[in-house]
Amino acid sequence: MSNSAFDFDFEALCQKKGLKMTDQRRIVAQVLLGAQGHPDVEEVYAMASKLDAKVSLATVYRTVRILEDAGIIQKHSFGDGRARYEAVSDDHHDHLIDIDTREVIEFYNPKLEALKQEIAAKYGYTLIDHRLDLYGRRKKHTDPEC
Amino acid sequence: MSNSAFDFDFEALCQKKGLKMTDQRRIVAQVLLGAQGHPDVEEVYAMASKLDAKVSLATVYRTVRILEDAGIIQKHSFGDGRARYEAVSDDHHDHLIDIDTREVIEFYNPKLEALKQEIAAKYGYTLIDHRLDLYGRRKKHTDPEC
DNA sequence: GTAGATGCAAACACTTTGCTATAGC
DNA sequence: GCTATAGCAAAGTGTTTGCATCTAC
Repeated sequence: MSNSAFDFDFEALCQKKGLKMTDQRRIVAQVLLGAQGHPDVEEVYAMASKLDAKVSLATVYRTVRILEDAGIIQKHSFGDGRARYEAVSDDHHDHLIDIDTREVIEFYNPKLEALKQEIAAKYGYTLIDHRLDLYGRRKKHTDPEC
Repeated sequence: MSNSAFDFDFEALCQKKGLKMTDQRRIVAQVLLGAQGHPDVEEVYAMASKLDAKVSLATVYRTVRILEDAGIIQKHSFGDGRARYEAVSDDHHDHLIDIDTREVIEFYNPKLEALKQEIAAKYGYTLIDHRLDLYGRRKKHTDPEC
């Protein structure tokens, strides 16, 4: 399980940074990169614990920090007070949060992306990062799909 | 000082909600509504204390909550771990945060606003709230690389 | 063997809350 | 006078860190 495709990058990263590759790091990385949705640290800890009992919360925090610093995962805060994480992938997207169910829908809109760049440039800035979260309530129509 | 135009709404709100209008609440509201920028609770507390020594942190937190629930102020989190507040006004705007100086630039872009609505609608949602924060770095005019 | 990682618990920063005295209405 | 509020400190939450032990390299 430690040689899944998921942690290959991480293994290389650790070497490059002089970090030791431990079971705990492997597992936390695996959970984060394989997770769907936007788990918080507690959830990552729970999932990691299921895979290997000897992972501590502190280690999850530390590993998450490493992965975030390396740009492998991204931190989000959707307003519930805790940090949530998501693997960074090529397909950038923003979030639409259902304020009733807390469900998070990911979307991508090229016009929006262009506009963000444009706005930053207009003020003389290079866009480094951004966050767009829409908070909405489901419209009443009967809409069983999605 | 308690009959500034600022707290008129709040006074009415308190009556409507059966809340008592205290000096502390008046002052905290005044500070929040009159503040420029995006003060955090500690800053509001400091400013309120300057106006009237007998305001406690707890009361600031409680009053901020009331104002937020009433939609008079809006909570932001710009990633520094603490909540920041801003009076809600007619002119909606988003934020461009300078990642080096932490300066916050407010901007408004009608195309962006329309797009947000459009996107929410596309997924069957009514847009209740949203947040767009751009994090950027000031461009240098002579920019050899980087 | 040694530098670095883990686990634990204590420390932290921010925020909320229980309780009693107090003040608004 | 009755009820809600303020202040304080204690408790809560999410996160970080010091330290002794252990482990990867």
